[in-house]
Amino acid sequence: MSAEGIATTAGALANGTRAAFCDALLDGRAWSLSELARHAGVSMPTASEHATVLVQAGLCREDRRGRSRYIELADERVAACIEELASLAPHRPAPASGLKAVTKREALARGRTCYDHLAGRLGVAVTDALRNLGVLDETLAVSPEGLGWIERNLDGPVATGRRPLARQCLDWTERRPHLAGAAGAHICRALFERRWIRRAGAGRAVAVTPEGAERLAELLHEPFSTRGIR
Amino acid sequence: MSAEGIATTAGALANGTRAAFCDALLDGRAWSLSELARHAGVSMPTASEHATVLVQAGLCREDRRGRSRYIELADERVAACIEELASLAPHRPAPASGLKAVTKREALARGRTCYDHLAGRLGVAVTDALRNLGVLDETLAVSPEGLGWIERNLDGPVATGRRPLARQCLDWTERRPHLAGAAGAHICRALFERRWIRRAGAGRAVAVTPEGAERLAELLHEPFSTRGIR
DNA sequence: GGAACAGTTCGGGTGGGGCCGAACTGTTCG
DNA sequence: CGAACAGTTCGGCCCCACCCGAACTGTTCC
Repeated sequence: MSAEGIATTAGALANGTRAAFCDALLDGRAWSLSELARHAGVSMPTASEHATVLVQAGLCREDRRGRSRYIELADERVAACIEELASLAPHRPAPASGLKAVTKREALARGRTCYDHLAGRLGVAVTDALRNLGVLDETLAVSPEGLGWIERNLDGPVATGRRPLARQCLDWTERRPHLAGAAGAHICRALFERRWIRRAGAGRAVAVTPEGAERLAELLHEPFSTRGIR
Repeated sequence: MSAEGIATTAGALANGTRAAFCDALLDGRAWSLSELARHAGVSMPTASEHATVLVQAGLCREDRRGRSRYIELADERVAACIEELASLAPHRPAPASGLKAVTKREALARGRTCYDHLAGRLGVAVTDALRNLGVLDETLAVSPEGLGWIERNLDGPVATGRRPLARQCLDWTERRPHLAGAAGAHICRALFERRWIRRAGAGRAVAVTPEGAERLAELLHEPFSTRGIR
């Protein structure tokens, strides 16, 4: 019945180049086709075809303006599904392909964005702290008081729309669920705007600023440092 | 970084035959290889190879006993991921390939199991009713009182183990989240044991028994009927 | 032991996916 | 207008995924 749907959707992701595109797009931003081509190391014709496949499959949306073609993930559900697929993949014994790659990997494991919320050790640490404060319950649901807490302490109100307020997201480094959904996105945005966190390098990696480490420790009653967590 | 993992895992699902296997395995049971081969309409050699691919990818586990080889999904996370992939697939305009197929599809849409919990209109209706009763909150988290309610009214205690108590699962017919996780599995099992629901036909379809319709209506304060919901 | 059964291995045919270079379209910018 | 740029279309190559039939291994059952 739904087998065809599974196969075609999975087929869209079952290619190293398209997966590399998705990996890049997980930062939640729109990438131009040439950026994606460079990122994945393929020629423009190849990139063009792959982008079309992703769009046709409904996984990506495109925005053509002028001579550029911008590609982004269709919505949060796609991002969640991709991260889940990645987390299902068996652990590799660390390719260790040079210092640069290892450093980059380490930075990503320390903290990164996952579509529009925080992931990596940073995401998990923030989630754990919010749970200890009673803002989230064991299943990562936001309690009514918790919502009040977020809006009071982190530039509320939380815009939810049709989106679920809280969602679990499982990532590939920590293998532990962390907060996604409207609340996760709100918190991530607030921390960026306050400059408690900032992008580290060109990719999805995120680092805690010195000021952020102090403020986060105060707010969440947990130790935070700029170099990883704890 | 994780692009390879995405591609290989998705690759394991990116084939009509393997997707048909997974579709079958979503009933949570272990299928023998010959059952899977018949279900998917392929020869034994072909089925054997596909099963190996799924196992190697970590999506399935196998249990060889005697001359049989039983295949089942590796865990609930795999089931969730597959259902999500299916729900991402664009809606098809109903192939309408014969009365039999349509009837079967309708039965599945009405009610079915998804791995080990309820899905389809039945699953959504039960979830909605539980939410109205305050057993679940808006994000489908089980409140402490809700857990008490379940254990009091549905043969508790709920065995949770390492598994999350409640999880949202999005299915391909209703496009709405319904209750999964340990609590979802517990409720599904309890309803089967009480014979309020039963398997309809050979697949994952589930129907409400006459007695079940009455009792569910009493328990959940919502109208239930044997022919679909409402 | 022999027959029936479940599954695997091997060889081979076939189609399609993935990649690129070259040539083309359309946009921007000076 | 012309040059530079972003992306697409086309043709062609190559390899691998997928499938099967035939033959084989190992198990069950009488």
